[in-house]
Amino acid sequence: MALQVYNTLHRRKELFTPQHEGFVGMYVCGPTVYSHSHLGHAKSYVSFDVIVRYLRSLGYRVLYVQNITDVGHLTDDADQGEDKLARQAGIERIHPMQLAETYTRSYFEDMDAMNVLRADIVPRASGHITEQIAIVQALIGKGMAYERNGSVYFDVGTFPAYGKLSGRTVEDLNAGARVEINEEKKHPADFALWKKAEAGHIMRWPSPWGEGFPGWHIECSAMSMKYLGEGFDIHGGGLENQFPHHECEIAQSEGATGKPFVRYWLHNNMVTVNGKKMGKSLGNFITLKDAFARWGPQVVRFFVLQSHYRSTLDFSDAAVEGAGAGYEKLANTLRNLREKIAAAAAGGEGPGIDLDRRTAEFRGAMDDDFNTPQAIAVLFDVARELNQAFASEKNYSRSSLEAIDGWYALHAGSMLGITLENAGAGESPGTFIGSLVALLIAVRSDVRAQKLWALSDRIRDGLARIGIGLEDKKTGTTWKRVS
RNA sequence: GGCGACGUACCCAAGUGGUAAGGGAGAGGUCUGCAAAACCUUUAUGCACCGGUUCGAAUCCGGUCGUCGCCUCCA
Repeated sequence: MALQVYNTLHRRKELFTPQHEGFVGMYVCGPTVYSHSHLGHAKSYVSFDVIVRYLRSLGYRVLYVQNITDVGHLTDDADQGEDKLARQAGIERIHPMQLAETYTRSYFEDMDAMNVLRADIVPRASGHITEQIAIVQALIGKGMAYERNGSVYFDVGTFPAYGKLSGRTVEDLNAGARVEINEEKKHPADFALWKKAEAGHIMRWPSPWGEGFPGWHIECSAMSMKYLGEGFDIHGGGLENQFPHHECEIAQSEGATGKPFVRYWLHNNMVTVNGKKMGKSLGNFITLKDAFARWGPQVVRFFVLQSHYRSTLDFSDAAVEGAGAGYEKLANTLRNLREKIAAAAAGGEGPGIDLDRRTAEFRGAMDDDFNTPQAIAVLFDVARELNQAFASEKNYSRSSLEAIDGWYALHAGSMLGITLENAGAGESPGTFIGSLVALLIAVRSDVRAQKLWALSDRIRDGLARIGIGLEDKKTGTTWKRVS
């Protein structure tokens, strides 16, 4: 079976074939950095992280570009709003670029914690003004854009394919227009490529049309084509960006180059709370920093991947805690596996797990438009089989157990980015904590041998209160960090 | 008003024609000094509702109800 991906452009799953054999160019709309990231951002960037990881596991050389938007997006409707960064910077009384830097760092901090691989190139919109102006000039040269009072607009009438991504027509937009009529535009659906900076606007650059700033969509066209070429394989982003953002990107990019812009458009769905979109306007968002403090970044990642990227994911404390318990189960299994490996002999038989079959199931799930919930189910299937084998008290060969360890490292670790190895694991005996706990365990073992249960439980309960959980097994007592 | 989705057990969530994955929670059991972990059993004759097509429908078609997204920055 080969990789199938759902292409929003055609509203169906399609066989994935890159433009150039063995190479994939991929661009994903990055965050606008004027506040901390929330769970919705996690859904998007974890999803695309897995897509990149899986493509690489298939042997593709992936060039992954993700921008940072630090200028140009307005708070309000298309023409009257103020720059979000500038507004927030005014509130915090700092320079907009300082604000952008602060939240760019915050963003990477959160993504790093969730094991999201950094993009290969992370271009900033403010650093690509020249490229954006060049596209606007090309469009004017072709008669597809026009200047009015220092602003430049794209003329949708010159691009008949406008609407091919979102399934809308210019007529629909005309009829349902909610934005106020902008007298400068020829048609209400025309969108700004460049905006004149009024007095007092901090973020401003010189241009052929006077001082101004770029429009809301042009940055992604400029930066994606600069690094990936005029036509590339995958463009990803949140569903809410399908229209108008991505529709406009197609219009201005294909208008300027005359070439097909993107082969596969991938859109992730959103995180909801009680069925409603998590977002700033409703005030129902939870920041990643808060979520990490409560459940840990790996649990948040696991929670996200237990739903399909094109499905909504309904958030609640109970839902995340349920995911956390499942994650803990996998982590426990891995920890037990490591303990068995340490004690295993070289020879002997294996636990009889058909890893080839499970690999095929896992691959089949991922090949079907990156079905991570099904792939995770395979992770649990292997865990159950392994635990069943361990319950029998038999000893298995080291190599057979190491093969399973390697299987998890590849499928859970490399492909899904789910780190199980260190979850809750006790420090190695050499560390300060490890030595201390080992001493307490040794003392408690003597106490237990004398059946002094009250004292024994006092040690266990006391350790539990400071985050160290003991487990008494036939082979001895082990410990792990607990919350 | 236009465009587009969704509705699967107590919760989260796969499944798009062949007889309901997985995780959590709950119940019972095994093991254990007791726990914890793990294992076993169990929990939707049923997939919003009503029709239709079919040998066969959660899956396809039509209708009804409900929820949501986009159309304004938004992952």
